[in-house]
Amino acid sequence: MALFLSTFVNRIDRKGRVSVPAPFRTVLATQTFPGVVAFPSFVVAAVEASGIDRVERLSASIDRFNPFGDEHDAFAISILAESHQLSFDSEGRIALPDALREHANISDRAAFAGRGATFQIWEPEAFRAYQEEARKRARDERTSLRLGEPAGGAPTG
Amino acid sequence: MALFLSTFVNRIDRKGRVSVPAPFRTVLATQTFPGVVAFPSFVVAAVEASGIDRVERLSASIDRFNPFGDEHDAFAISILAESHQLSFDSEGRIALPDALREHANISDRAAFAGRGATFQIWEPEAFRAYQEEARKRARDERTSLRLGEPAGGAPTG
DNA sequence: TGATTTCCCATTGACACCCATTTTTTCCCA
DNA sequence: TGGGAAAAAATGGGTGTCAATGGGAAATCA
Repeated sequence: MALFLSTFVNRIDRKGRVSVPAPFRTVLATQTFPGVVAFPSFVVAAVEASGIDRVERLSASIDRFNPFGDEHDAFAISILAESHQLSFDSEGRIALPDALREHANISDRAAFAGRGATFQIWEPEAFRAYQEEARKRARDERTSLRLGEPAGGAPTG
Repeated sequence: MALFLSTFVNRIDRKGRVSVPAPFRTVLATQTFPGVVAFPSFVVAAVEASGIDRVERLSASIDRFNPFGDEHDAFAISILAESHQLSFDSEGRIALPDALREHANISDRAAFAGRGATFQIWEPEAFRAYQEEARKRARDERTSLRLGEPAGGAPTG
């Protein structure tokens, strides 16, 4: 299972193009659509992104039955409605639509932040601040984190 | 299960490369990604490191399609976004990114300290001081140390 | 036709790969 | 048990390749 890890800051050119970090492209290379699916985050000023497969699973789960309850269903619908399918150009870049750029206050630089199965796109300074905050919380709550399987124990922060 | 044991100090060359100690490489050889995953520790001036498998377990425990922050959000950001995937070159070296070197105040030498299922990377002098301290604490608190299961979980120090 | 997107090519800088050398460890045998 | 050869590990450096970036020309759309 390939993961989106680490954070990369790339430049946006005057045509609105950004290179998706090469390691992220490698993860996305296994997918059926050569590109990124992105939608505005509901809670933070950032863009949520993943490969098409994940969105297809979400969509399928809405069609079959509703395992989440109405409120989650509403979320799922809005995700699909607000999602943009951004395909790679021959250099591995995508063009960020204005709607997404505005939501995340992105002007000429974008931070791609890995989240495991998904990633986020931030205005770099905003991400730095958010990360700072998350770091503090992680420090305070570190004892509550448990690994799933063998030889457990908290990550020895 | 192979463990990361003992401490090794290696030199960092002008390109920022360090040899990962051979015994550690042996442990990592079983993993799906040939290299090290590393992120800044929450609490000390050191780099936390392990193989990709451990991070995959962590990611799986965080991952639900939850576009909203939950209690794991801080960990997702702090660990997954700050993790660096450092692959071995043909000599078994990794390149330590500036962000990690600065966090641990590492200049030209790095101490690889085994921690069982994970290891840490320190500035050698800082590690010596920390170790001294840990030794004292271990002596004072030795009566409270318990082993988990027979053949089972490591004591989470 | 004007505006926008897609394709292609050029430049740059970082890094992965390759090879050489030094240092350390292992192992064999006198 | 000491010396020394052989193997393994660590270290240093050159260079080719690829990622990121920028811009022009062709193609598409409204």
